[in-house]
Amino acid sequence: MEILQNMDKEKDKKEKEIVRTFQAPKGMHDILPVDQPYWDRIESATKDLARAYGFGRLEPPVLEFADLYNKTSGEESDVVAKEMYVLKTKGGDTLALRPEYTPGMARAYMENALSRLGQPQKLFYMGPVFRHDRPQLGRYRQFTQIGFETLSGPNDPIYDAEIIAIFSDLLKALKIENWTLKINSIGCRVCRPIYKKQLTNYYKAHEKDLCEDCKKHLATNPLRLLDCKEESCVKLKAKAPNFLDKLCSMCTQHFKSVLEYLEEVSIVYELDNHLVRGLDYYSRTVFEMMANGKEGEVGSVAGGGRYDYLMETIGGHLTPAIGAAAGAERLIAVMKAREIAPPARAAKRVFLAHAGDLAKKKAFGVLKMLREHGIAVSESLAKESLGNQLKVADKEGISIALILGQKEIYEKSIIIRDLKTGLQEAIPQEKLVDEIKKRLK
RNA sequence: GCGUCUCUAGCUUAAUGGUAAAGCUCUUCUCUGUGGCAGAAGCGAUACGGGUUCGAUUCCCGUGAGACGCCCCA
Repeated sequence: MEILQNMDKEKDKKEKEIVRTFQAPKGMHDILPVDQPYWDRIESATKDLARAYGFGRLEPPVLEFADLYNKTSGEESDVVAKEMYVLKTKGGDTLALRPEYTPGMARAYMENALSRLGQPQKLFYMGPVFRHDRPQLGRYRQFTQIGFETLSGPNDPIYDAEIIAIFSDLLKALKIENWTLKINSIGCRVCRPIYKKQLTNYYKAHEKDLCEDCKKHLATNPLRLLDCKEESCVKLKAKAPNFLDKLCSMCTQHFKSVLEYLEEVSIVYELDNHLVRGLDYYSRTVFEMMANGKEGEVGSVAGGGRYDYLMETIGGHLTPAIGAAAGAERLIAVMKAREIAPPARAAKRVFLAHAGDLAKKKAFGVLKMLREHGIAVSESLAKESLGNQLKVADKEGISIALILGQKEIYEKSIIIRDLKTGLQEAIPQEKLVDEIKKRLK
């Protein structure tokens, strides 16, 4: 006997080990029912804004050709070089799980000739993206981006401001206050090369004081030196030439207008001439929204910018475009850190309990009938005791219970019980739907 | 990719170099014709592997997982 028990224990252990190997992969998370209210809130806020601003949803596939990202986001960028999930198909194609949406949106725009539907095209999306990075607070390997993009149309700064306004509204809708908009312009293909050269020259003169990373970036993307947090590099930053002084007149005018539009709708911004962003395709306006954190809060919750040259790099025409994305998990992290509760879902459900085997069978039919009438019904029909069934109803916070027993079946009636007051009455079954609808109002 | 810390039931926490205690949760019963309360019972854990030791959950090493920070980003 004892030996048998020991064997059972051994067996249990082995089974557990097998289960343990199937954890969710690193940085991937289950979104549980308890957290659903946050997601519902974010999804509905996003859809409401899309409707209000006239954006249509476009969902490109999760997989794209890896080259799409290599060419646009930049092979040197961390997102592509270090964090992209790349896979080879049986047919020999090299695909990538999208590390961001923007290139896919541009590709879809071109492939489906959306320009023929009118310009600009205002599009939004909401879905998973993947980056093989080390997880930490507000950062996962699979996470959810919510983005708005305005593609084509005139290169008008009003679109830049509109995108920013949408994200400002999104934060407002989620009751997230106390955030900072950081904004900068990184010029166009006319003025950026000139600035880059000046910047390179400046840093070359101080190369010995730079950190290793910056030495590397100096050759490939000198703008990123402005973003470095190494102490010695930070010191050099102070005297580095300021891009805002070096913008060409077109870019200066564009940027000035963006800021004026923002002022028009009372969006407060903070100029940050070190804001560069790690993706190659950006030009002119770039921005980021930071939740001003107490500890336990993620910093950046949304970011984006203009990418006028992206379409060109994948074989399209020069097409002005601006867009941005927010991280849903980060928004939720901020909401949780600040104890912003999403609205509790209205629990307007009824509960159906049975008493006895025959009633159990009939109750199954009643359930189906009620649900066909659009009434949300909970049950615990598998429990035999009426008491235990009502216990479940109580735990779920339900206010109306229906009780069906032998007696009611013969009388073609059903008991409707108010769980808050304890008052109950038997009513004819054919009046049940109307009575429930009346009481739920 | 680099660094720091953590690991006892589903959750929160105890304890000990002698094989683990509790609260909450969950299941059932008291109570298959009436829930909340109460009482009782039950399920259920020292992440894994190795070392030291008569004996390790405790000490040491490794692995794993997680959290957080850096880089970068949403």
